[in-house]
Amino acid sequence: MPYDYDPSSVEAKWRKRWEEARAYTVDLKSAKNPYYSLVMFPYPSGDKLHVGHWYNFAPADSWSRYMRMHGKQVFAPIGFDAFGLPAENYAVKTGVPPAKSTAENVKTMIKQLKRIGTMYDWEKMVNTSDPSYYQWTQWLFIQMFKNKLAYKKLGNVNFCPSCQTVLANEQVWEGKCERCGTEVQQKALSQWYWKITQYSQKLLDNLDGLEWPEKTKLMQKNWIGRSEGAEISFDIKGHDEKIKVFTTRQDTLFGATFIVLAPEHPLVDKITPANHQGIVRVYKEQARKKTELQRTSEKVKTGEHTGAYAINPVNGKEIPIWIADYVLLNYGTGAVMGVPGHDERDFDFAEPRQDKGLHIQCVIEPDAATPNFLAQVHPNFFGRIPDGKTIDEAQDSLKESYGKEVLEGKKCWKGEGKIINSDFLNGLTVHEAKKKMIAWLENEDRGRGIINYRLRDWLVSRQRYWGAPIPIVYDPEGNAHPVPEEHLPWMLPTDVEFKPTGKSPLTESKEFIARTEKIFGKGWRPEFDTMDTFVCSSFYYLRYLTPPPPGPLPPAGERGSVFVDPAIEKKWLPVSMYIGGPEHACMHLIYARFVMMALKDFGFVSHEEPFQKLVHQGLITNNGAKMSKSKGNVVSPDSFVERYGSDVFRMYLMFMGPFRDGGDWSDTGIKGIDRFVQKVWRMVGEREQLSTAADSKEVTVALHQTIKKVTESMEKMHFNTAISALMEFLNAVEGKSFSNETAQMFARLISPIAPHLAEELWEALGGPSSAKATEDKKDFVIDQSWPTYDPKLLVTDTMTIAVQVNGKLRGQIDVASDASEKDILAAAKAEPHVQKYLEGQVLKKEIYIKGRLVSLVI
RNA sequence: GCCGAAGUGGCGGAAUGGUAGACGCGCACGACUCAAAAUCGUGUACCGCAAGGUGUGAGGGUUCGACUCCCUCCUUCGGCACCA
Repeated sequence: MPYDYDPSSVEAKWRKRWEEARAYTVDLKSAKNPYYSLVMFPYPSGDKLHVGHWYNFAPADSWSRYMRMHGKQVFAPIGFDAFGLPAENYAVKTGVPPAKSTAENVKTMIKQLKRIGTMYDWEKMVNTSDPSYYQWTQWLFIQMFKNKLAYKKLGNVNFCPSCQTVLANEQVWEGKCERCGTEVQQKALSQWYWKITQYSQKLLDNLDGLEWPEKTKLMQKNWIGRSEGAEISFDIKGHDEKIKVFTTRQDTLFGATFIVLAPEHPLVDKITPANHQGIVRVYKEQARKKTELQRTSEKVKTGEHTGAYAINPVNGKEIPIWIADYVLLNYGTGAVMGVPGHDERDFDFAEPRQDKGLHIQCVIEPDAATPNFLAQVHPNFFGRIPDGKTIDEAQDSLKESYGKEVLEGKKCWKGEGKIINSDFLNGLTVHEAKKKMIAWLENEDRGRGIINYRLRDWLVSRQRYWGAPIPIVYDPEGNAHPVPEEHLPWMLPTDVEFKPTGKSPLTESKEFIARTEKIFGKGWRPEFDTMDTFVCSSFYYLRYLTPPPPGPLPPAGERGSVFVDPAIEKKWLPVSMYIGGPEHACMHLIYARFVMMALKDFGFVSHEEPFQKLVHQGLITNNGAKMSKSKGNVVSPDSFVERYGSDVFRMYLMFMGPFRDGGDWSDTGIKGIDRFVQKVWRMVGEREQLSTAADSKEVTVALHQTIKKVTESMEKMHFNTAISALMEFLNAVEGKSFSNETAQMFARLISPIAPHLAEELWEALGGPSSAKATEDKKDFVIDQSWPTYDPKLLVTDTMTIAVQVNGKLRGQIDVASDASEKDILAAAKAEPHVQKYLEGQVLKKEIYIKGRLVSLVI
């Protein structure tokens, strides 16, 4: 008797069997054909698992399963990025300690995650807030410290007044806190940094070898921001100090008619003569009050003359030194040479101040002989030469008009050209002049060629409670010492209030101070800051490979575990497939690369790059808006899973569109997938009466076409078309009988996408030993190989050929698949409909596209 | 401002330069039912009674043939943004 497929009992049954058989546990040591399939681990928030998680994890799981069916030993671990602000903010509000709320959230999320039916190896789970994990976060800090990659420095830092903590550059988005959207302030504080800048070039170079989305690579490239140029020293009239500027346009040094310092530049006060100190002080104060956002959004440039003068080293001319807030202290040297003739910003600054001694001096002449001259002048020029002019004429007139304006100082020329008014550089191209100027500067000891990066060192300390304590202690003189490794984990104290005060919450802990004094001596103090949570997530993929021994945490000093087993690391890294959101392009994904490189240099790992292949899932929105708790538009999957089962829900998400695109949430249409699953069960699962049937030619063709389509779709992670191909197969064989083997093939094809359903089918179809799967003998459908198709079996007996006349479809013909081109063309011309159009016309050309169409031109 | 991605029915979306709209949702009609739901069947880009014509953001180009390639423009979304 037909019965409905009941997902809730079936899915629970298979999850239980998988678990009992330890179907997804990987023996990392013995695996021969490793495939590390990683998803970005979730934060255990109180929102629980939402649709966005499913949209990330379910397709990623389908990919893991697909790889497994290709004979890979797929390791798909999961864990929790459990330190962080939300738990702490929750504690502030409710008084519930973060450790407690986090533990509860983790518990709920594990339950929810298991319901997805993912092939996670739960035995390797990590939780970054667990001492067994954060001891390694601290261990990493100590390695960084010992290798001089961690240092403490007083400097201007980004401070979020709402989160009451400092932030790294990467965590400031458009001048606002990445977490809470509050505008950040600049504060002078002494903070811990990690020297990511030491790896700027390697971070850039290695990108070429990574199979990452080009967009993501580009974002990292821009973030690292390499530029080649020169550092030039300018003498200051009447002072011994020199001003160093960074420029990428050393070729225009003869055109430098002034110097601009950032208002905060340390030399400003020293060089400003008494009669200018008043206005300089006022300007500095104004600049200080502006937020980063205001400073960068102002269009009109402001500034003041310091009253001091520098000497341009190439021509000995005295040029005024100004301060202006369009010059940033933290890029280059915080000082620029003003070349208003050829730099747009300098032009904007100098043009209205020409009467105050800022002159515009041109040193490059637009040159029509320069390659791409036209494109520089007018990017849209090609293909649209005005007034029927020749290219040469157009060039000449452009050169004429642009050259005039530039030379008269009415316009700033940014393009290539010929150097003029520049003594030994005259007549050279920009490129040649750059090289020659560097040689001159180095020869005269006035500067040197350098490479500058925009990337800043990573600020890792945070004035928050719920993070890994920085394992540093200070002696009574205030010198920093690392906590010896035998004292790790350097436990996070619990006798702390959670109210934010702007001071680190750990300062309140009596136990923390007492512990420090007991171990190190009277007057010693611990570091009260904790680490950025991005430190925790920068190496978790390594810790999955070396899970802590089961049972309670061994006492400090007897951890009995290594950071990562070298042989296992060598075999399993880099991660074969990493799936996660694009928002981490310039945060987690750059930190993790840096940490891996550093660990390689320290000798703990053998690879430089952690993630060989990266794919971003698309964003799932609700009415076009990002789902977030604050907007109250988070969609919970629970009720859908309850009603339709997780196979239906995950398939529905995957059916919405291409995985990388994401989309707007809507539950209309989930029924279609439910109908499909019921139909699968009716036609494929429940079919004993058909078990002896043989496949007709039609069914065989349909099956092999389906294998081809599904395989091609899976390869591209186009799960939506994989599902539609499976639907098409059912439509094609509906009402026809087909063999058990074919039904089993179908079960295999659907198994990465609907794992529970596939196991149930496999069992119903008598898949080998399906019901008796044990740890030794894993005969789940997921242990079967991925079906392959036979190209010879894709061919039907007849084919339909479209016939076009002058590019318009005018008819169709059915011909035998092995018909000759001649016969097909004849048949096409004989088609009555087509004939109507051919009548009385001269046939100029006939084209036959094999198996597709005939095109007749008259 | 710069860089990148994308614009296809009522909706989600499909199409190695080769029959645009697969697959699904929705909708309409029909079957089953006392009725409804569920289910099944048929139809469903637009205009037109039809023949036919028009259609992939807009305009142009290459081609026997363009959603696909080239140029210009518009819109949306992402990223960067005084980086010297």
